[in-house]
Amino acid sequence: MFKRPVFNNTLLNWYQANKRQLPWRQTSDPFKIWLSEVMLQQTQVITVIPYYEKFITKYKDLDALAEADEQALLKDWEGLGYYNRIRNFQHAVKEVQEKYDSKVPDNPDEFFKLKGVGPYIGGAVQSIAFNNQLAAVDGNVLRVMSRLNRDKRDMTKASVQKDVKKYIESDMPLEAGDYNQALMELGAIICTPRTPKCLICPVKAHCEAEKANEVMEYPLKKKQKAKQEYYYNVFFILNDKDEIMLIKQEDDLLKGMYELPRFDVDTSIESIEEKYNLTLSQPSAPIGSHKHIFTHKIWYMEGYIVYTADHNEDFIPLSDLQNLPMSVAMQKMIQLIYPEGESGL
DNA sequence: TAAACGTGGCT
DNA sequence: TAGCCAAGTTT
Repeated sequence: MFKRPVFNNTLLNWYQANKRQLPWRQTSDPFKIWLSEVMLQQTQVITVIPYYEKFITKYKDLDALAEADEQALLKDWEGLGYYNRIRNFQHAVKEVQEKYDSKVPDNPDEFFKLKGVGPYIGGAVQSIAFNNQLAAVDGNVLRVMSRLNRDKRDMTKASVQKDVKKYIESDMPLEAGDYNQALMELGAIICTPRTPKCLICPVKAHCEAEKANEVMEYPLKKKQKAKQEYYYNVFFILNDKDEIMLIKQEDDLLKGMYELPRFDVDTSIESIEEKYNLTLSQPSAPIGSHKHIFTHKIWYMEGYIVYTADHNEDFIPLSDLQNLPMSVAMQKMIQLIYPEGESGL
């Protein structure tokens, strides 16, 4: 094991001299810090920055976000992915508004009970916003710690992550928030997954993997499962009032987002007419296709145009298309017939 | 415990 | 370029 007190001081000094000026480091507002942590979940810093700026401009405080329209939030979150994050965040923020007088709890036990607050976000917010002595163990920290200690355990297991958290908290510097960010920053800037910059690493003297010339062997990684593939026909169902049929997704995947009617490739037009009580023209020839890759599945979509004389609440004016939250998968399909911004005509 | 959950950057 | 990975949480 490496010498913690010396390591901690070295790391903190390096952080103070080298930290990036990120937008959420310019505030001490617990609400904004919390928001940034929710956005940063499984999402790169460079991707988060514009979303963070948009949200703190539009939703200036916790009450503003608590009282926002959910669909408007989803629209603003559009493209960031993992859409349950913003739904859970609003749920949590509403609870803070009602139970804690709109003040983010500085009591970890209360904060950890809120929706969407897990071991990482709980530790991050409590340490950064309130200087509570808790660790924030993310992918960066797990990689750094596995290399420092030549730790061969499976870092994807919750039990191991819990152990690493306990280990860090066993010798936590007083500046808990800075220390957590220093550990993460080291992982993001120096101790990177593929091309770690060991030559300029401030703590290489403490690194067991570096001493053994085995840095690239950590963390241990296991082969990931193959993604399941799905084949869909996607329909642009248009009526004579310049309206298009859209479905609000209620399944877990992309819940709350709107999508074009999407069916397994072997679904007949007749069964679609029956399901939605519509009279449809024969589909056009395929107008294009798109392959969309999710974390755990792949969609192969082929687009068709279909006409109808019917109108109902599932049809929305084409001019409203750009106002509804839509997944990137569907945006790519819509671009097949309305290339680059022409969808809002 | 392990699978589900989005999207884009990077090599 | 195909695949890994990103300031993880929920069920």
